[in-house]
Amino acid sequence: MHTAPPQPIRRMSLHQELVDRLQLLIINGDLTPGAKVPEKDLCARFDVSRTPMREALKVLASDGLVRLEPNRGAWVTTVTVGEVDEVFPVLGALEALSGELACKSITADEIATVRHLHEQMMVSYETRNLDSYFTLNQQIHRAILLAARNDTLTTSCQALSLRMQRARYLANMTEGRWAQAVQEHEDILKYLSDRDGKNLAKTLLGHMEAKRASVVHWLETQNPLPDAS
Amino acid sequence: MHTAPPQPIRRMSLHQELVDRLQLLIINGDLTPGAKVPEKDLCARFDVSRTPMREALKVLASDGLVRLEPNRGAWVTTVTVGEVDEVFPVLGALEALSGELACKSITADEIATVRHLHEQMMVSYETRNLDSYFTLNQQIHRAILLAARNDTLTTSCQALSLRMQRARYLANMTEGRWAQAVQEHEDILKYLSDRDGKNLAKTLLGHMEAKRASVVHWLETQNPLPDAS
DNA sequence: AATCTTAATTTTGAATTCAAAATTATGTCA
DNA sequence: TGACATAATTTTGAATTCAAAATTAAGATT
Repeated sequence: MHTAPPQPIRRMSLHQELVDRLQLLIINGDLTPGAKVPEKDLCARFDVSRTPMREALKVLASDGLVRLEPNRGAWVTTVTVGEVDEVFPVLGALEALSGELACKSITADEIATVRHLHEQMMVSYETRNLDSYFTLNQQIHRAILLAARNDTLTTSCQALSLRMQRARYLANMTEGRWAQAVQEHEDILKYLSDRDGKNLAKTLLGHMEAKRASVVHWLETQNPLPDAS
Repeated sequence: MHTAPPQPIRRMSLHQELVDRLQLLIINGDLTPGAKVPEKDLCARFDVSRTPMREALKVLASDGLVRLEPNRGAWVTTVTVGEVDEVFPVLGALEALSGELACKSITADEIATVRHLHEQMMVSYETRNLDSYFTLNQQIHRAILLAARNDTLTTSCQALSLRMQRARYLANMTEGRWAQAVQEHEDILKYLSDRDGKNLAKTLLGHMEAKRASVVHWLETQNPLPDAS
């Protein structure tokens, strides 16, 4: 294990800051899925005592990012095929709703912003820059979510998205799937511009289902015997 | 060598037990919405120290049942019109999904169980027993949710339902709305029996929207000036 | 008496402490 | 050596402690 230099943090509440930081560590893969959460190391790393760290772990556990084993500590949960098959349909339903609501409330400026993000994403696609494509992709979905003007929806979606992002290879795609995703995004932009909620919802739902299939395929080729976490 | 079978019943950790207990206190109204959470009293009541109690409060805050104010403690959140307008559409989308999935997986036995619950609920309706009607209503929705075979969906739905249940008057209905709800439930049972996912989804969505309108109406007559929590 | 200061008390946030459980290390014996 | 038992160490869960912030009480001034 590595001894990183202590980087003290200061914000409204220690535990909330820790929740955010640990989420980042998990989705960045600094905390490996399936591995034990090194409570002591993390306390040293952030220069906090165990109390706020353990409070944060309880919250992360209720979000499904870690699993608490009584008297044995916390473990980073792994992304399983079963979980992907569960989460993406829910995410699909929620994103479909976000599309429908967004079409009712989105401003022209916001549509322009999405279009700009979309065009940047297309450049990333042309240059096959997967990282920036993935980031812009997330920004687009988030912009639509925000346009839906429903914080509850936003929170729910983001919690589920986070769980999926533990799989670093989530963004990996075949060339064919990538081309298909790009086409879906063309449709998304079109329907959003037209404020065609019904079709936007349908497209977002299909988009999620295709992504689910893609991720499941990836997981199954990576790990032929997926089991429960 | 064979290890002993995993013991299904394991003593819950203190904080998890407290999360469950506090949830009950909140939805039962023992902890009044808008009031300060009496941390010291609760610790005394459950004979635990502040550490697990505060861990539980952090989790409840992330679920939106309490609000933490830095250096000022925890407050039970109130159900506002704004929140109802946000949560019910999300709940509607999720219940619609549960209906669609349930139609694919539900067994004949499970349908029979739902039918039995439905008939009991009808008796409660005839006798105008609101409490038992409400309980059976919840059991029916839960049975459909379980038949969808998607734990993520179940967890998400239940978290949002909990937030709405803080309003004890949630179950209150006009005679007209009650009759309408009963009719909707007749349809729900019919479509579920027919395994007609599309129509079940549509009915559940409408059911939720009608419930949202009913609850909003109730809140607005109760409190003519609803404000943010 | 009403308002403003300031001191006492309570409450909160977080570190520390401590017992119990789990893990690792050590020693024994076939 | 290898399986088992037992002792030492570490880790965990939760109570306690302590400083800082907030709240309440008391006193001073007008």
